[in-house]
Amino acid sequence: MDRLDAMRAFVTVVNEGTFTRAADRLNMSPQLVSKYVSRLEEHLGVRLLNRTTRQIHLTEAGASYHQRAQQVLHDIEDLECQIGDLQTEARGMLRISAPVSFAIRHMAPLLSEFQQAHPGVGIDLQLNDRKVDLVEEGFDVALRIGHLKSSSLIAKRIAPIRMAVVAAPDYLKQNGTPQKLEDLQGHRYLRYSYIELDSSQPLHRWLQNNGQNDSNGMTSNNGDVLMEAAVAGAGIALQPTFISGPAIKAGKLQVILQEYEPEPMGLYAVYAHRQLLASKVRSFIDFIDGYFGDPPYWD
Amino acid sequence: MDRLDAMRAFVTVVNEGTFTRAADRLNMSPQLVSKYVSRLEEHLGVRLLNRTTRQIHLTEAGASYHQRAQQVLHDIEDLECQIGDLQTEARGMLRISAPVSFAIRHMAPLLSEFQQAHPGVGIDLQLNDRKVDLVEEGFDVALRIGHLKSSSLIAKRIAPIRMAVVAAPDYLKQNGTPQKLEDLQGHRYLRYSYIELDSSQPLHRWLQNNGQNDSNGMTSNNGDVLMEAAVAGAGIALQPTFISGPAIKAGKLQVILQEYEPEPMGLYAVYAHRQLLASKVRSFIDFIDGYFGDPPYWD
DNA sequence: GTCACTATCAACATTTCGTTGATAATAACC
DNA sequence: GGTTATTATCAACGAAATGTTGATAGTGAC
Repeated sequence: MDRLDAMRAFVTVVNEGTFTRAADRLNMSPQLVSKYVSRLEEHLGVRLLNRTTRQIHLTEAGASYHQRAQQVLHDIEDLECQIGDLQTEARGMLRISAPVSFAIRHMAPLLSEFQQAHPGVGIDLQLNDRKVDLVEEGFDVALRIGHLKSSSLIAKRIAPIRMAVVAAPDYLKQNGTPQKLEDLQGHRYLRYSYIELDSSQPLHRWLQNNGQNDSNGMTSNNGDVLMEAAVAGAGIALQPTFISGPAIKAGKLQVILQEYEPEPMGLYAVYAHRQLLASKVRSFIDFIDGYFGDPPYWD
Repeated sequence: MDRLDAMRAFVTVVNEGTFTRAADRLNMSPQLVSKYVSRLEEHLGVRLLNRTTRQIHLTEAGASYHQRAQQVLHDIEDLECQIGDLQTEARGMLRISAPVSFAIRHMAPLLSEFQQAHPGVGIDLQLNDRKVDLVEEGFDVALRIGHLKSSSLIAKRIAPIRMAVVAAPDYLKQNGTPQKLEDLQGHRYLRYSYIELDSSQPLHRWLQNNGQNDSNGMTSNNGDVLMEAAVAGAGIALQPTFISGPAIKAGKLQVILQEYEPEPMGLYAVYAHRQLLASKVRSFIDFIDGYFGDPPYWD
């Protein structure tokens, strides 16, 4: 027996004054209402109503139960309404994890616009380049760059991420401009710590074999530092264009080995489940999807 | 789906931290717990838990729901405990004192129904028209008719008791039908020994002055005898309608001087104290309250 | 890399649910 | 006073759910 339905039946009977009218109001048969109330009495072990065939009267227990049961039902109704509102109006705190360099450059205006469109949503943006555990760390959505392996998570591709080999024109003048992969030999390589190398890409394969343990290069877990270093002529960097784009346009960096440019990676929005998604999350996914354009504005 | 069970499942999962342990605690299979939580989420349209196969984490909606749901469950538990306590003790011997004529006519079906509703309660019904001492004589509850004076006892009004002046039609034909109080002079009055006369009622005042020491009437401490006597044409009686009702309906008695009918008295259930009332007594009070209807079925 | 654990899915027998038709009891009406 | 209409409840049946079992995939620990 659904005790809530039973409680609702009882309360309605008391409020309406008769089983039949209560049944009308609840859209069920009077027999069922009667059965519910009987079961409820049985369950409680108390007679709640003294009933003749024409009239009903509350017992003392019934009166006490009625009052509190009505309160409980009201509470539950409130509760469910509140949850529903939370759902339909897209509110609450949206916790986002995002790659540091990307977020610094491209998230601020997006989030600002998003919050204007959804005033009820607060944002907690955590910048982090490691792979956070969505569930463990309580993120609603994570932005990730790379080629995603399959997992139980849902990943939606938001934008392509082109990786370009760049160096400062001055550096190239001094050290020569590589035309083939082999020409990279001997150059100083500015390495990004978290880079995912894909051995099906020639450039990646070369880096894997030759670029890992060079001692004359530089390594950082921050793309901005590497980009600045490259601009300063510290060496050659494999950089996503969302970082290097402006410097390239400004002529501070020069793209080399363009024919070896790997297949673009992707910017992905990763979230837990496709169904029953909190609408703050859904709204954000919808919002960010297409926001950067195709090709993205930085390219 | 029993939403309460679903709520309980969800709350337990949150408290225990895992579906399996929650299932243990609830004595159900983990599959069922999972199903309950899923259904609850479906019902609410919100994901409450983000779960990997090894861990669970509350969503924002889940956290808010958890807190309030726990409150609601707690409320209901309290509610049922309170009602249950009332009931679990509803057993033992219930000693009732009641007016003779009333009990003979109207207590049997009530007590029968009451015992069906409360099989654990035995009944000792003592018929007595004098004012018994509840405590002294060990009664749980006494039914009394009259206008109760204040006392340390609790008196709950159960039903109105109308008093009607009646006589047999034949008697009235022979002796005339009184139209005013003065017309009663010379009539034979069938007097009830324990009657409480209230001098604010004109009829009572007249009886007090004129009806007490007449020698042509009749006195008894039993209303049935007086009613039968009235039906037999012995005189005029002031009778409660719960006695005379059927005879009036049957035409064996005729109501006279209706405009002088005193304010109705009451049938009261008198018991010792309101708090810490043995639930057999509470149940009986609840049961008899409203049982006779308003107006009562004999009127 | 293997193993143990966990949540979930799928399928099935059983239970329960909610309807329909019937019945007893009572108030209202002629 | 007798009839009618209303009311609560009972009984029984088909339909829908419940809760079990076995299977499956993902995940952390060793």
